[in-house]
Amino acid sequence: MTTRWLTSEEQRAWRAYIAASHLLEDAIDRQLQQEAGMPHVYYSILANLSEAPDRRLRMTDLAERTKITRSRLTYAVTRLEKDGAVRREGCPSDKRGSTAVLTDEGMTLLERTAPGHVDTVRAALFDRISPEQVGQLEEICASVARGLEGDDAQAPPDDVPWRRRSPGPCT
Amino acid sequence: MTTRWLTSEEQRAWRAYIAASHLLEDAIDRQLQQEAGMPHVYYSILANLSEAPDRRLRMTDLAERTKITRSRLTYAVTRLEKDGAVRREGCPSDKRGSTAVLTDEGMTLLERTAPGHVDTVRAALFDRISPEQVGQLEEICASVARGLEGDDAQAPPDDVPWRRRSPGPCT
DNA sequence: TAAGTTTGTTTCAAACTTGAACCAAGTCGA
DNA sequence: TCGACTTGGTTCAAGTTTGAAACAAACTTA
Repeated sequence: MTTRWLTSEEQRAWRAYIAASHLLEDAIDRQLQQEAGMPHVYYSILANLSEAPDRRLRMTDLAERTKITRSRLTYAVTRLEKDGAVRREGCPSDKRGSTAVLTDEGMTLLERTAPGHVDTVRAALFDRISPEQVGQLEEICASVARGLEGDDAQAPPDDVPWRRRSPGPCT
Repeated sequence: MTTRWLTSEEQRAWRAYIAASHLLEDAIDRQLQQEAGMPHVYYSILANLSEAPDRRLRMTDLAERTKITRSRLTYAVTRLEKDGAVRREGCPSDKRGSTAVLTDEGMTLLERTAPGHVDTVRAALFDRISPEQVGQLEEICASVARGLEGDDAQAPPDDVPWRRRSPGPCT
């Protein structure tokens, strides 16, 4: 099959997307690095923990929610543990497992830095788009995420019947 | 001023966006790493060069188009130069400057790997959204990019009159 | 129940990114 | 035309990410 190249509308959209996502991530990373001393992903880890029951989550679970690899998470949690924001605990039911727990200190850090973070996200994104666009963005991203979620391959071959989906939100 | 937290629509959109952008970048990076032996940003560098007149661009110019820092670009170009995909040339008019040039080898690599890349982008994004959504995505991203473009601070203080903008597309 | 497989997590080396510091080479005003 | 500032790029150390390999604890099954 010969390649279906992008139409010029698609090209424009793709380029705009690449630019926007780079600029946005950079802006957020810079802001959080300054105010919280950590990059966005690390902040997201804390945020996810703060919303979990008992502020604790199994490593793999946390990796799935934050959409990062397990090894990246291991590194991040080790660092956050040094900072005192997170604590690791063994899992009694499954001795292989380990659980990340948000400490009080971590919670405090989160509460202290959340306003600045939200301001940044607002200034960069939500203050620049209309309420309809918020909905549109969600729909688009949800479709994309649904398609890629738990996908091992990028282009599911036609001979594979179907793949698992996972429900629920993320950070 | 007390923080304006995200509404629940905004939260949903934001989470969906974070998830989608991580998954998408990962998928593309994996695909390109396999087929082209380089991450997405490096591919973008080559792609940008290929479209430039005479396939050459000043470093700073290239950094601006790809939305990456100068030091990151320096590193990347050094690597791509080792691979033989790019060549550096001094700039006659401005002796400080250096110019990155896409080699024939680099162009070949690009041509060879472009189809697979486009397929991935299609499978992950464009095949999952409607033509209207393509337009919506572009609008949204363009707004965000416009807001962040060449912004040194994330939240321009009110006492600063205005900031420069730059026109044109990117990759 | 030993052997083989899967699952949860960490480890390690190599590659990449960051930001600050640095070095020219241009520019500008007195 | 000197000195101060800006601009274009690179360098360096510290931090982060990647993917493959290693481990160990569950499972599965003959």
